Amino acid sequence: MAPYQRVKQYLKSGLEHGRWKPGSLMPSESDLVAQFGVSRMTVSRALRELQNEGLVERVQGVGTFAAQLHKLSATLSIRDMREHVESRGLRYRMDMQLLREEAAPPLVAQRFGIQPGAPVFHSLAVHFEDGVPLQCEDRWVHPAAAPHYLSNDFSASTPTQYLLEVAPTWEASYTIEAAMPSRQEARLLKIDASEPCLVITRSTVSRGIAVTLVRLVHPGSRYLLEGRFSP
Amino acid sequence: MAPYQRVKQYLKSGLEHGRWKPGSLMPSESDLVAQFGVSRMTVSRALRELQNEGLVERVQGVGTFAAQLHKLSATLSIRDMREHVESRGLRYRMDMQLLREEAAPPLVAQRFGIQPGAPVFHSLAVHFEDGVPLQCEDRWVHPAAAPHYLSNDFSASTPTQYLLEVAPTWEASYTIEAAMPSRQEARLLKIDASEPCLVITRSTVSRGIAVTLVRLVHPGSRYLLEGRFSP
DNA sequence: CAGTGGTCTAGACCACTGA
DNA sequence: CAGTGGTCTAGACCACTGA
Repeated sequence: MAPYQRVKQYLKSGLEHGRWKPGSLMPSESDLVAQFGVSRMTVSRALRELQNEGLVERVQGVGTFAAQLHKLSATLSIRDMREHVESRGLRYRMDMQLLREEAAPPLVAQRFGIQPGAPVFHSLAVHFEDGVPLQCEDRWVHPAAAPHYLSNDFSASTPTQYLLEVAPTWEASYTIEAAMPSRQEARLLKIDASEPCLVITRSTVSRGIAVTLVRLVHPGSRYLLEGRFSP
Repeated sequence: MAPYQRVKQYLKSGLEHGRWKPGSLMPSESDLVAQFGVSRMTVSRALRELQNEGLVERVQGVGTFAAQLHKLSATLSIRDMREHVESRGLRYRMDMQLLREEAAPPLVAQRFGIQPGAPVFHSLAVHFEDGVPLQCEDRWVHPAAAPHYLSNDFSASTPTQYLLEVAPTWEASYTIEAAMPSRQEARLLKIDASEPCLVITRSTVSRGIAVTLVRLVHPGSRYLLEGRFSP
C-alpha cells in the first residue's frame, strides 16, 4: 500500500473506532510526518482526501478535527432508462406518445427564462422493461439548447441519451416524491389510478442555460431507487 | 487563484464547452506542465481532482480521457429529522410510541446475523413539524451495537442522534420507494390510508456489524427529497 | 523504446490563528 | 511568536502501455 494510503487508513480506522471523537483535535501534519517518516506532501494528501470525504474538517492556523458524522451525503445514481434496463440483460422498448412544438406554459417559460407562449418542445414517452411499462417521461426542452430535438430518430436513442450528446449536463437539481399518477399516466403505465408512484422531477442546466425539465413517473410496485453511502 | 485551480478550471471549462468530446484523449501531464509553466505535482493534483469528480478517466501508460457524462451520481443528503425541522426554524416534536425488547423476526435476524427469536430492540416513533406528523420511524436495533438503547432519554435526542453517538455510521445502504402506508402508519401520521407515501428503508453498518434497520414513512403530500448534481 | 500516469521527497513560502 | 494548514517546486523512481 502506498504511504499516503497507509496514513489515510490509519486515520480512517482511528475515526471508525472512536479514537478521535467528533469535533476533537486530530494529529497535525507534522505529527504524522514524524510518526510515519514520510514527507509532508504525503500526509497532506491523506488529510485532504479525508476532508473531501467529509471525515475531517481542517482550519488553517488551527488544526484538523474529526467531523460530525451526520452531515453525510449519499450517492444516488440517476441513469438513463435504456441503460438501466439493458444493463440487467432485459429487453428495452420505448413508445414515443407525443413529440411536437408547443406554446410554453407559464411554469416552463419561467424555468427556461423565456416568454410564456414562446415555442418549446414537448415529448411524452413510455419506457418498457420486458414489455412492462416502468417509466412515463414527460419532457420539455429548450429549443435553443437542442434545436433539432423534434427531428431526432428516437428509435435509436432515448431523449436522455440524445440530450446528453448535444448538450452535456453540467448541473441538475431534482426532487423525489411519492404521488398519485395522473389519469393519463395511469393509462400509459397500465396501472390502477390509485397506485402510488415514485415521481422524480428534474431540471438540467448546460452551459448556463436551462436545457430541459422532466417529470419521471414510476409505478411504486415496480420501481425503487437504491443507494449507499460509505464515508 | 492557485495554480492547480487554474489548470483544473481550464480543463473543466474546456470539457463544458465540448473542446474534448467524451472518450477522447486529453492533454497529458507533461503537456500541461509545459503549457502552464507549473510543476508536475500541480497538474497531477488538478487531474486527480477531476478524476474524483468523475469528469475524466485516467489510464496509466495510456493517458487521460474525457469521461462519459451520464455516469454521474448525485448527492442526496440524509439528515436527522430533528435537524431537518429545526434548521428551518420550525418546532420539532417526537412521540415515542413503542420502545422495547422483542424476539427478532426472521428478516431482522438475517440482516443482523443472529438467530431468529434472539432478543433485539424495537422502537416506533413519530416525528412532528409544527405539530404536523412528517415521519413515522420503525426501527430495529442490534443490542450488541447499542446495549443501552432502551434506557436512553429520547426526550433529549432522537434515535438517529443517539445511534450516531454510540455507533458512528460507517456504511449504509437504502432504498427509496413509493408505497401505501400500513393502517397503523396511516393512523400515526394522521393521513388517509390511500395517501401515497415516500418510504425509505435503510440499513446501517458500523465497525463491521449491522447496527440498525429502519423504515421511514413520509406522507407524500408533506415531504419530498431534494438533490442536485454538479460535476 | 518513448510516453503515460502514480507517487514520493525535501525543501520552500505563505496566510492564518491564538497565546 | 510558534504552530497550523495550503500550496508549490524540481527532481526522482516506478509500473504500465503500445508501437
